[in-house]
Amino acid sequence: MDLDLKEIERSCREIWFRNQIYRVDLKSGPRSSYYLIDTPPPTISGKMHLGHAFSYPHQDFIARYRRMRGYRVFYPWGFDDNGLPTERYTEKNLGVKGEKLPLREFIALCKSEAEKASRELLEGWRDLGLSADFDNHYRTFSPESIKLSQSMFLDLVSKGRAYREEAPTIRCPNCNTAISQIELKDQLMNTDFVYIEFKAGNGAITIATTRPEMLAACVAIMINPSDQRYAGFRGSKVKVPLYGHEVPVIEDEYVDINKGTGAEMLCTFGDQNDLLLWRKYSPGLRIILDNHGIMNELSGELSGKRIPEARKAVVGLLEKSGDLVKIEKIKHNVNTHERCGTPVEIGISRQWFVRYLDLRSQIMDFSMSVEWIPDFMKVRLKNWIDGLKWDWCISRQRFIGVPFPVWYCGDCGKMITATPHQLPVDPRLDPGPMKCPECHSGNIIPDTDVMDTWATSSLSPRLALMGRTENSEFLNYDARFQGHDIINFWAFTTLVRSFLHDGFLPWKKIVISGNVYDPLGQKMSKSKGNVISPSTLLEQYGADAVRYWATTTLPGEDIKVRDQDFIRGRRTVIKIYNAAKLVSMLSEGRNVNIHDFRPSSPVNRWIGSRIDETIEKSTQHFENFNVSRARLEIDTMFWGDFCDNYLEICKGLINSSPAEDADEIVSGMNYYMFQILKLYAPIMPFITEHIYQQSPWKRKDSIHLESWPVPLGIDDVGGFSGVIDAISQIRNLKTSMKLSMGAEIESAIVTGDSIILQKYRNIIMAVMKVKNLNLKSEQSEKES
RNA sequence: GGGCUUGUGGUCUAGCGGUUAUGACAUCGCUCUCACACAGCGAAGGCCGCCGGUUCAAAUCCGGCCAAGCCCA
Repeated sequence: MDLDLKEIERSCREIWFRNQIYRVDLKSGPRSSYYLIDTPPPTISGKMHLGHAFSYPHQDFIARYRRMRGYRVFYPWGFDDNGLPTERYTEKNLGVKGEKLPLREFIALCKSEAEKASRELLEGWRDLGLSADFDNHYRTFSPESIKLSQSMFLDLVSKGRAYREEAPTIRCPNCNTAISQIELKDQLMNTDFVYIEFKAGNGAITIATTRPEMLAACVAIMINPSDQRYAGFRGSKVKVPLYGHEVPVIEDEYVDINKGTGAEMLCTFGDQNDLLLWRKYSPGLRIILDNHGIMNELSGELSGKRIPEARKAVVGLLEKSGDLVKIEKIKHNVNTHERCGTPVEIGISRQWFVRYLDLRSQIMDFSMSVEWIPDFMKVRLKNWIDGLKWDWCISRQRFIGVPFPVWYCGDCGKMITATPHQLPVDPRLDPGPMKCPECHSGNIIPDTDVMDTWATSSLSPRLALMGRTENSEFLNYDARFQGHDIINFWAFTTLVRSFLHDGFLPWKKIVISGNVYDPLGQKMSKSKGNVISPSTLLEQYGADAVRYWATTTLPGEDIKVRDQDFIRGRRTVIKIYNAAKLVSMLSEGRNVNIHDFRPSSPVNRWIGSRIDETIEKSTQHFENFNVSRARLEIDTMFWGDFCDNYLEICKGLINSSPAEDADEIVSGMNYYMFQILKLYAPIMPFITEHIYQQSPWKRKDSIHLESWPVPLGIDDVGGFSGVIDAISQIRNLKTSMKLSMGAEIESAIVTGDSIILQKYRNIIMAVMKVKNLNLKSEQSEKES
């Protein structure tokens, strides 16, 4: 084996880099001459994992294909180094705490950590052979990105779409910040279902709750109007145990009769249901949790405790007071913060929101008008938009992120926004306005919040174009590629932003890729110990084989990591190399015509018709983003027809044919080999480039600058495929006689179309080394 | 609880109204053939999840059930 894949990959990357085959100037032609790809900027807080190694090649297949189709392909790259993930990454890496450091210093640390991490990460993506424009990559935390993000925020303010309000908000008590519905994740948890008795003048009601510590925040008891058990309590008041305040009994259809006792307490706020009912009945407000998830004075004896301790303590208190009825162990779903897994709370605080609930149906239509690949993935987004309950809370009480370019007058409350030329600005660090333009007070207070990361990454189509073009036509990309896990995050927020800012779609198509699982179909996780790193596979099988593996599923389908796919990929690489080697060997001393080749010999017409068919089908599949089907077509033709039959026949023919005929055959071998190489180039860029560079076909700096093959319009007019069948029969014969394929045999009998077989008798005999060939017609009734 | 997706030889997969049901990996035989033993040729291996319906004809269309996975409550 004389293939040094590592060296081949290195030298190819060098060629691509030197010739800058990815570079594209966005000002040199009309929009229609470009193909624009919107790519997910990975966070800097982790290594490249197999999910990346699987999904990123999907973009690259299309990018390389489109380039060969003659488009100027804009395939940008970015890193999302903004926000909470970067904070956590930096804190963990350096063993620091953001809240203990001066802000300026912490920001600087995060920036340098992000810088370091992204440099390493880039290597990984380059190793995969991605043809993105890495040199021009953007970062979501760069001054330019912050400027863009802030100016788009101000655009929302001016459109009346961003507003600041004191309202109930989802909070993460662990991260000490408000979060949005987008960042919620359901988690099934084991919980105590605590039954508590509430005394009333005419008896008692027992309620069941998973949140007994919220008792002090109870503002009502809810029952279902059709529940006869509690008919007698309608309109009455009951006394809250331990705390003694009286709360009304309220009826609502929403209450589930079959859950617990059919009666529940309404607290401000135990969960989203409480909020819903609270908004409906306004039974008053009793806030017992501060913004850090600690119980306040209103909770009496529980004051100062965190939620888990308070929950334990209150059960003890209820037991003592005799109000505890029983405790059931149940499993139920809890809303948690997807970044840290902590159950969220609902508190009241002043936050920035993007108003979009009122536009739900327009956003729905807008989102559904994108072409989804695969189509069924759009249902995910549809469900999500249907379930929207909150406007988008975009402010975070954190350190790293895009600051709000806003100040407030401490006296009259006037909001003062930054002017465009002031951006980027950090009100926390930069000097703000001297005076309130309204009341001329000098008491100016900066906004100290930062924006949600999605508030910036949702602008990816704009971020990638920064400094490249001002032409708004380019804000409508051809395709977005992303995983299905972030449909509700990134796809949704990008659509919302484009709808609000531009009113037209961010992309024509969105291509969704699936997840990667271990060979048993389980999610890979550190705790299970089944994580396989891309670098291991790249090392073991080579980049082309890893990419080949990524073509083994249809768009949107999940994939398992199975050796056989990588093995097959590597074998294909080797097979391509060997086939090209044979072609080159047989070409020696021949008069080879490659570039305006037209087949005339039967064998070349036959393979030509197969190649034509393969080009047509695989082109169609590439157009439909169905790379797996394209590859299947190419593989089937290459292994089954080109290698197993065509090359074998050519070998036999060249020596037994006159020089002129042999030249025609060899020209065909070269021409078709080159076509096959081009078909494989988007999928396996390294081996195809390697062969191209050393080949006589080379006319450009890279095979990736060659144009995509077009069919020659060849028919197998001679019916040569009948010969393939005859050869296969003789192979079977030799196998059954335990002979090698090269062995000469005295005679053989083959069945088939006698006219065809007669016509090509000599070829069959020469190729299979048969001295006497007897023909048996299978269509004995055949006249002529 | 609602929704989506998927069930085809041991494993993975193609087929999506009529095929002897693809092909790969694994297994077993034979062949070192001068491009490739990381190969070639061949063999064995399948109630196409289960039940019902439509149809002359169903792996394929429809309904139900079962199982797995994912998304949203």
